[in-house]
Amino acid sequence: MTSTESTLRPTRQRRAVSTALEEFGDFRSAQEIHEALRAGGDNVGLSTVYRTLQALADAGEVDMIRAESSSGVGEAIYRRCSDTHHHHLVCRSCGATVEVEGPAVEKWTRAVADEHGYADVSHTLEIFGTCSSCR
Amino acid sequence: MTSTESTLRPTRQRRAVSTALEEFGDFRSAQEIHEALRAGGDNVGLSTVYRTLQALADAGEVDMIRAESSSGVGEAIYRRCSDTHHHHLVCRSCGATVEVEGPAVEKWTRAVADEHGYADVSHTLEIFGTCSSCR
DNA sequence: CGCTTCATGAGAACGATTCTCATTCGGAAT
DNA sequence: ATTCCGAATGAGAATCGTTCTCATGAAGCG
Repeated sequence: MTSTESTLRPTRQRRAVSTALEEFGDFRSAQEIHEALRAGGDNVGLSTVYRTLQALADAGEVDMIRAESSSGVGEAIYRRCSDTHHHHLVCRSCGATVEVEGPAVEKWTRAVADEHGYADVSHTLEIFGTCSSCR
Repeated sequence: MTSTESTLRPTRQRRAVSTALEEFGDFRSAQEIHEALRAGGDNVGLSTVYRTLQALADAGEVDMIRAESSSGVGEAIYRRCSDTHHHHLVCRSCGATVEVEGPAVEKWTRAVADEHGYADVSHTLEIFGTCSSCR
């Protein structure tokens, strides 16, 4: 069913975005990435950054979560990370991120969904806290 | 502990929003609520609906989650629900929602956060699936 | 080498949410 | 009850992130 790779062309801009993601280690918004690219000399259009980010997210190469934010619409933030399923522990002050795995949680969600007759289960789980440095 | 009520005045509009939330049983967006109110004769400004919804969310009287996907920015949807901490199992096709509790998850998130030195922990967890009727 | 297709980018469009500010309302004091 | 003050309201403007449009540019293929 998933013929998802379709027609992806390896262009200079796509590489730039991918590289930028690698240099930042943590979650960044599309606009931050755009700015960083500009600052670095790579002139990439904002639209292209968004498109590339989505493509990467679709391809499973980056994780995309919605920042909690205090004001305004929750903005999407992206991060390149391992391809195994996992969740994130994010410092709500400095943004430091830790990848965590929770087999127990995976099992639990599936069990709960099953119990209620829900199939094809997926879930989102993000943990927010204040890291030791920010205390 | 929460002296959160501080200066909340029980106005006609606030009651209207609160009532509307009760009549809908499931998750609704601010704009849907606004429309429903209008249709029902209660003329309430959109701004007020948003403000009230936020206030209620702050007070813990309603749950607020970000609808996923479709197109565009994830919009916030609200639902009146029990005051105990819980999560939601949502059918991604028909929207049917089940409240679920997971003491194990609560404990796990706290443990993980603790282990990494994160304090003041909170988390978001939503489960999406396809309910039996929609299969 | 020329053609077809996909990618790009500048800015407009969009939709959800928040802000502004003049007006109204609630309720405690008088 | 009447007055008064701060909180609440509402209409529309403003904001902000994201997507769309469309003309131009580059990639890959034969």
